[in-house]
Amino acid sequence: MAEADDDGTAVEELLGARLGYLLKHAQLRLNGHAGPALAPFGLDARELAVLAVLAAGRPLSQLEAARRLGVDRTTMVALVDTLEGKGLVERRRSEQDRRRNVVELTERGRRVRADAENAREAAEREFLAPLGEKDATRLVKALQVLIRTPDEP
Amino acid sequence: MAEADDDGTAVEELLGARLGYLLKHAQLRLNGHAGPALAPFGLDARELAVLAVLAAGRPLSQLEAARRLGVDRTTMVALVDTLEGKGLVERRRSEQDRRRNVVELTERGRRVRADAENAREAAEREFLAPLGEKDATRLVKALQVLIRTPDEP
DNA sequence: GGTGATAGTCAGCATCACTGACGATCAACT
DNA sequence: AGTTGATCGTCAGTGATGCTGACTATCACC
Repeated sequence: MAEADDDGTAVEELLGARLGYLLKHAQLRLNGHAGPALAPFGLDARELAVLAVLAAGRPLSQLEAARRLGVDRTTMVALVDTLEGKGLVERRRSEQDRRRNVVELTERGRRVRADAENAREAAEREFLAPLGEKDATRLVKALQVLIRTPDEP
Repeated sequence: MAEADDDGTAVEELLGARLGYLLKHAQLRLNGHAGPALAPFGLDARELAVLAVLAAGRPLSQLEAARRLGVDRTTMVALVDTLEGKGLVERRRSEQDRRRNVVELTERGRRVRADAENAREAAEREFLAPLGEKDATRLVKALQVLIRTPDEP
């Protein structure tokens, strides 16, 4: 990810107006902050998001968790695999519906999640710092609007 | 990419504040608009970005083009391969420096680029429409700031 | 004319997310 | 009970993406 400009302004005018470019590189930048922040916990952002979803309310099935994160159920299998391997969550068969795997945080999972969330929030604040508080809030709100807008038929 | 919420509010409160989630899904949404818009031209967004970089000024070497797009030079090889296969660009050895491949738009490449850019812009406007003009501009500006902020050592 | 850096290429690897298939299970109807 | 259709978890396979490392050809410099 070089961004080595022998001709910086041209890049800005050409690609800086491309939303795809902006979103992609904003994500890369954010990962540059969040990745190292979460590394001490042995987590990446997606795994932490799974923990967050599970910590929110009652235990969820894999499919429910997948839906809330917007990932495929086949992706969630591997995600739960690794989190289980790290001892942060536990799978068990639901007794109400034996097709489902109920996924639940372990005690250690709860602790790690709380600490890692703090680290993630700090990393995001650091990432957003150049904007100032007002613009940072506006950015988040705008993205939320874009995501929640229903797709047209 | 379901987003099927049996419990929508929880998702918003939990993940709506996660910048990574927001950026990722904003990108997915945008692709949902831009992909179909560019499909008639046989292009994807990255390929169009290459064409745009090449159309900007003098012809570039593959490495220069790669740097401006923020992609790896090995990635650019394949990118130029496919664009050349579509007859939109031409490679030739630089005579000043025979290590370099000068990449240049063909006449057809120029035409396709112009039309595809219009389609891309229309798709972006459509995607940003729910924000209103003012907020849309603010969003773009904010992303630009975040991307241009130099990394800390 | 030897040395070190650079540009393009290729093979290989890792990640990510999806499709399609399968078995187990459930719900509903008969 | 038995059948049918849907659902959930799992796995294998696929395609896209983006790297690393190695190789060749070329350049710039001394």
